[in-house]
Amino acid sequence: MLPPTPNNQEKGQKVSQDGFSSDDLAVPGAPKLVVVAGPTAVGKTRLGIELGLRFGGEVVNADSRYFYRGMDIGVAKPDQAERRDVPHHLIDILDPDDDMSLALYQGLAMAAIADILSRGRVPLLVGGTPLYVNAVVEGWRIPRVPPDPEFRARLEAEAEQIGLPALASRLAEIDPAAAARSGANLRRVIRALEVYEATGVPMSAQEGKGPRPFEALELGLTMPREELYAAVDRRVDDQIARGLIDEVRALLDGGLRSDASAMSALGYRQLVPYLRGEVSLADAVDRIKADTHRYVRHQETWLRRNLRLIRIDVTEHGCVERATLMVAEFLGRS
RNA sequence: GGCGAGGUAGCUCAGUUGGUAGAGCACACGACUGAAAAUCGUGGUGUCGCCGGUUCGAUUCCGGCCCUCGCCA
Repeated sequence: MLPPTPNNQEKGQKVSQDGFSSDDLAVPGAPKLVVVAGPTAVGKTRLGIELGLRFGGEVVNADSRYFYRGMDIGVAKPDQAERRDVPHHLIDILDPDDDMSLALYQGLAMAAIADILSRGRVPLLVGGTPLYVNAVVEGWRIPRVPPDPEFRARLEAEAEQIGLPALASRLAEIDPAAAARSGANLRRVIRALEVYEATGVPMSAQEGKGPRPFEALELGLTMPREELYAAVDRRVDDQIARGLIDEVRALLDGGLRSDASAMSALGYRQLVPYLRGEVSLADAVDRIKADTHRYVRHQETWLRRNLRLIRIDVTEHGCVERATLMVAEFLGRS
């Protein structure tokens, strides 16, 4: 149940035979962290609460859409009663026109986990944003360069003029590794140039993993693809029935710009054209469903490459009991 | 019933002056370090409505039939 450890830890040996690098080791005596990850609509929130009740745990949100006040129905937040039963952290901490970022999140999550541990409680990292989960669990070093909107706008305009390949080859000169990773993605090319512009040091030299700050038990909930799509579709219909349209209208009436980062949320951005009278409700709802299917695939692509993730098919009988037993064993409880 | 338009990928459609076909979306896979429910890359999955005729060869041309949508009765 514990993460595999390299059986050979000679200095200088980066990668062991089972594929983990020395950066993947937790620091000695690291505190224990339970992680619940998985695609949207699979039941992470519910399992997190059950584990919290059973083991005296507190949930640290790792879902990029739970930060925003006033966005409840479409993002499927736990309700007030559930949050009373088990304390939740990093939910409703931002206004919808605020921005979040990976580095900011990592700091907030580490602080919340430290706080929970200091009170002798069990931290449960629960959420569907794999980037955020990994940054915490794997102890990522993130280049300390805040976004520079002017720089980004300038380079975007430049890309219009000279083309993405020209920008990418400029990056390749100063930071070949970052260029190789950025591929044909304009955003990533610009970010790498931004980091170099601000620090004079290539981005690839400033980022990395580990050591892992926690001894983590990583549970990855999943279910067969067709059933997952059906669950997504049911949930979207349910959200519409429970007033999602009014929620989106209220956000826009409150002055939230439709290009705010929070409005990129599934179920929200697709309803904007409907509220403007540009598409039918049926088309908007179909769009939400299809976009969410794609999101689910994206999440699973991340989870698939996490070799430590213990996959749990939630359609199998007794899966919750099995997960609970694993956590009990991990925590040394019985 | 008459006239007109149309039946091509899961959907909406393009196309082939006759050599068995391609876009968008869906779908599948992948990348990902301060926007991540974001962004980006790769992949065509098909009795070209059915039956017959002409032809070396028909999704394409011809005939018949079926179905859909308009308009008129």
